[in-house]
Amino acid sequence: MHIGDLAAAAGVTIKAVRYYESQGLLKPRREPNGYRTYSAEDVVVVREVKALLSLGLTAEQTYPFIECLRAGNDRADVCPASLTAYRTRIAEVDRWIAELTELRAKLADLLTDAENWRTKV
Amino acid sequence: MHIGDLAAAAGVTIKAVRYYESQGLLKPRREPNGYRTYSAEDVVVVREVKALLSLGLTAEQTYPFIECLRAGNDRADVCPASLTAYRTRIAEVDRWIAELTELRAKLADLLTDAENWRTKV
DNA sequence: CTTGACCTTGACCCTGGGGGCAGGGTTTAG
DNA sequence: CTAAACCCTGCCCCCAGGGTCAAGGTCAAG
Repeated sequence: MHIGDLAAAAGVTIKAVRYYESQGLLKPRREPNGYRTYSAEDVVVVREVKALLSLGLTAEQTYPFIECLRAGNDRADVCPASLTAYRTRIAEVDRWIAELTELRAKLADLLTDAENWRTKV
Repeated sequence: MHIGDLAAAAGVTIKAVRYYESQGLLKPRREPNGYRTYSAEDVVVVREVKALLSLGLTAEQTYPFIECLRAGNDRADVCPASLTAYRTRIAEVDRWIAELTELRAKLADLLTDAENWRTKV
């Protein structure tokens, strides 16, 4: 299959597929005319990458999952490295939420302050 | 004062000062040799921009605050436009927190799932 | 006068995950 | 034969600057 077929089958854009390749996540063969050729397995890989990116992982962080798939597993997240990646990401998200919560409080304080200052004057 | 003095006084890098200028937040005069010259007021502006950026506003969103300062106010956030900007930003942060919370739950589910699958097999 | 230290200038490439466009080659259907 | 649909590479854009470069200005000491 060509890049357009893969993109359609996996639900991403052609641009995204080429980007994944530039990040080393795909290594398609080339036809004599230069067109990229993909296998059915690549569809699974692209779907997985898409799902992981939507969870906020970076392209680089999807590596262990793809390796897990390539190693012959049905699921990308059953390898120890994948579990570690999940836990790392959860910790990141928790830190983010904590920071944003703090930020929210700061903003609310500033707003209250500014409002009070206005009514005072 | 020159750009280095301004940067030191406001606690930012020279690079940041030039970036603020490129975003239209500063308009320094130039000496005959091309050096930028800043006033004491600019220190206040840069400090304000720095503070607002650290609250997650974009450079563009700091515009109303700077205008408020330039209009002669002691505080940048006492103008109506500033209050609106605060409220907008708070709403953004709230949306972010909600999304991240949802994401966190998804990740936790996936992790649990993957762990259970492993013990099952 | 010259050296060195320190300051400034503009200009270039980099970040992440692609979007958008240009300009061209290829393939397939009518 | 031609048009549509597909593919290729390559360049610029986002955001808030960071890093580095090559050049030139300024001021003091020697």
